[in-house]
Amino acid sequence: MKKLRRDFYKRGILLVAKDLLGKIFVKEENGLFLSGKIVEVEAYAGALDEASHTYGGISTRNNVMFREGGHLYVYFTYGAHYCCNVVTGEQGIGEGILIRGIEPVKGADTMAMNRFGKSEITEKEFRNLTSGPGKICKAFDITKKDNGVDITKNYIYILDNPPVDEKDIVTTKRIGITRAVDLPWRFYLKDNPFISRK
DNA sequence: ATCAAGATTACCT
DNA sequence: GGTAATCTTGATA
Repeated sequence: MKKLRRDFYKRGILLVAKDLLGKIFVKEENGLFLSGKIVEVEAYAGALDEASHTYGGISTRNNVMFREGGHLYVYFTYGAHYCCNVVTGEQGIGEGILIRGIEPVKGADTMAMNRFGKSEITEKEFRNLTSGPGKICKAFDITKKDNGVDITKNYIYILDNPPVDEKDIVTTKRIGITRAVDLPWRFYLKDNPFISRK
């Protein structure tokens, strides 16, 4: 499997969002190798999308989202949680994809340490490891220090994988937002146990 | 300087 | 199913 290149991320956001399903998110640090299959995402477009952080223009918080596709935008919310996004499109557009659900592939014991402080976990805790945006960042130890990382050339990247079958992709409205709630920009893999909510 | 809101999660009944 | 926890950012003064 090869790392996804800049061209992958610089296409239209909805296309990239769907194509990210089934790909392998990876973080290598201090000899640790953590990876997981992306099973749930949401698209946040720029000027046209009231729910996006970039609606209303560039700021110190969201400036990473205005870079060209292939960067990581990490933000802190509710005083407790980090969430990570993949920036897409050309520089200056301000759009990105929130990663909401991941199925652990490698390093599940390390993720368990990061999430629960122990490497031995129950079946129930395993399904709860990375089934949500805040949980993913906790499990992968992604914080504001990772904000702005170029994911085409660094320790965080995404590996290519064969496209998933179109009929296994479920499209719904986005979750946890108060504006532009009707846009059908959430995509997830049907029947996957690591979806944040039904 | 002060304040309200938030792309969530964990724990309660 | 409801809600407290917790802090950074951006708006208003």
